[in-house]
Amino acid sequence: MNNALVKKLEGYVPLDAEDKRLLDSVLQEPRTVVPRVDIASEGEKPVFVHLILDGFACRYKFTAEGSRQIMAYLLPGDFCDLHVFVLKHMDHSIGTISKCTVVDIPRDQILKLLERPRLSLALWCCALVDAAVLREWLLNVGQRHAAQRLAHVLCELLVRLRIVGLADNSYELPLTQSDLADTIGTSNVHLNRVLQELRRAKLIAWKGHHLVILDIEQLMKFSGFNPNYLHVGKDGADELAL
Amino acid sequence: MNNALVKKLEGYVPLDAEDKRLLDSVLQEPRTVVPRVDIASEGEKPVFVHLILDGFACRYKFTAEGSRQIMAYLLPGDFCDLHVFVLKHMDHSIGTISKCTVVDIPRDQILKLLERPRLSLALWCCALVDAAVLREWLLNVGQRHAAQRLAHVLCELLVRLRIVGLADNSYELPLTQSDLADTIGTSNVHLNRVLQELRRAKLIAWKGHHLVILDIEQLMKFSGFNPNYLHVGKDGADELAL
DNA sequence: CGAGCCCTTGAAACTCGTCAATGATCGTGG
DNA sequence: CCACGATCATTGACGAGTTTCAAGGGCTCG
Repeated sequence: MNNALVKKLEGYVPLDAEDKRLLDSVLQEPRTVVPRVDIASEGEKPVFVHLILDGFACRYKFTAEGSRQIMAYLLPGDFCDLHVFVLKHMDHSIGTISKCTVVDIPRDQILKLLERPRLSLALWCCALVDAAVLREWLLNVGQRHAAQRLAHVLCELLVRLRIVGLADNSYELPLTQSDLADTIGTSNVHLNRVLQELRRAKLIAWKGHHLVILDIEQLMKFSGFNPNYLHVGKDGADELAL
Repeated sequence: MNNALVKKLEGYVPLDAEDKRLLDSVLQEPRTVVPRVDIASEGEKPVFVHLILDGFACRYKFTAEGSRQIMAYLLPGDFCDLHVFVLKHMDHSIGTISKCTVVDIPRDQILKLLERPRLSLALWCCALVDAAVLREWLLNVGQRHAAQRLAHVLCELLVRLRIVGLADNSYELPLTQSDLADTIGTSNVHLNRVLQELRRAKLIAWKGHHLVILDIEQLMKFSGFNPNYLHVGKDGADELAL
C-alpha cells in the first residue's frame, strides 16, 4: 500500500534504505473513513498530517454566504495537509468523497522526516506540485468557460489517476455533479448542461460512477489542457530538476 | 532593506545570529528592474529564486487563447518563485508592475539555507502561506460576484502592505484596471463598472495610483474577507505553531 | 502638441444562476 | 424482494451577471 507514496517520492528524489525505513515506520496504522465525512475541519488545530492510501477525498472551504469551493482532489499517495503542519489553524477542511484508507502522521514525525535531506526535498516537491496544481485551477476557473473548465478537470484527473495506476482511458469517478459544480465554480444546474454538451460532442461518457474519456486528444485541445503543470514526465520523474 | 525579509521570517520562526548572517550573505547584489518587464518566464529553466526587496510584481500565466490570469501579487519581502526551485521548468511567469528592486538567489544557495533547520522551517512557512493565499483566491474567483472579488483583493493588499509598513488606511496601487480584471477573472469593462460601484458605495476612493480605503469594516464585510488565511496575527507572529 | 494608453459609457448578445418541477437511481428497511 | 424515501440528475422558463463591440474622453509622456 505505502508503495504508492514511496513510488511518488522516488519519482521526485532517489531515496536510500534508511529514508524508506523511516517512511515505512510512519505508515503503520491506516484506518478506514466512510464517504462524505471530514478528516480535518477548518479552524481546528492541526495535530496530524493525513495521507491518503486509498480512495478519493477533497480539500474545500465555504464562503460566509455558505457556498462551497473545492480546492483540490486528493488521490492515493497524496498528503492532505502537508502545507499546514506549521500553521496554528486549518484554513480549510478535508473531506472524503468515497470510502478512504488514511494514515494520520503526527506533526513531530513529519519534522523527523524533514531532518533527512532527501526526504526533505521530496516533501518540498509534494508541496510545490500541489501549489502548481492550485495555480492551474485558478487559471481554469478565472479564464475559461464552464465547459472548458469541466473538461480540464476531467483531463487532470485522468492524468493523475494514470500515474497511480487507477485509470487507462476511463476511471471511477465517485463525484456528484454538485461536487464538480463546486470545483469549477458554477451552479449544479449549469454543470449538468455543460456535461451534456461534452457528452453530445462524444468527448466523454459518464454513467453510474464510471467515466469514459472517448476522445482524449479533443478533450485536451478543447479545454486547453497541458500536463506540464503537474511536473511529471512519462516515466513519472523526468520533469524534476533533482 | 533585507530587514523586510528577516522580519518576515522571524515572524514565523526565531532565527539565531548565524541564520541571519547566512541570509544576509544571500542578499548581496540587488538590481533594479523597470516596470512591466518579466523577471522570469514560463518554460524557462529556473536558475535563480527571486526576492522582491522593493516594488510591486505579480505571478501570471496565459491560456492557450491568450487570456491572462494573475495568480499572486508579490510585495517587498516576498519570494517570487521559492515554490519552483526544485522544478525543471517554470510553469508561469513573474513580471514587474512598478519599478522593482530584486535579488537573484542561486538555487544552491537556497539549498544551503535549507540545511539550517530554523531557516528551513521559515521557508516552509513562506511556501505554505503562499499556498494558503492561492486557495483563498480560488475561493474568491470561484464563488463570489465580481464586486466582492474586487473588494476582497483590495482588502488583502491593505493587510499585506500594512504588515510591511507600506499602508495605513490607504496605499499606492500601481495596477491598471486591466490588471485587476485579470486578477479576478472579469473583463476590464466589467471591472470598471464594479469599481464604480465600490466608489458610489463610499467604500473606496481611487485616483491616480493612490487607493484610499474609506470604510474598511464595510469593505471586509461586503467581500467576506477574513484575514485568517494570511496566517499573521496582530504582531505578525502569533498565528504560527512554531 | 500629438500619440498612446487608460478609463469610461452604452447597447446588444451571451453565459450562467435561480426557481421550480419532474424523473431516475440507490440504499435501506419492511 | 419490493416499497419507500432520499439523494441525485434533468429540464424549462426567466432573470441577473457578465462579455463583447464600439466609440468617446482623459491623462501622461515624449
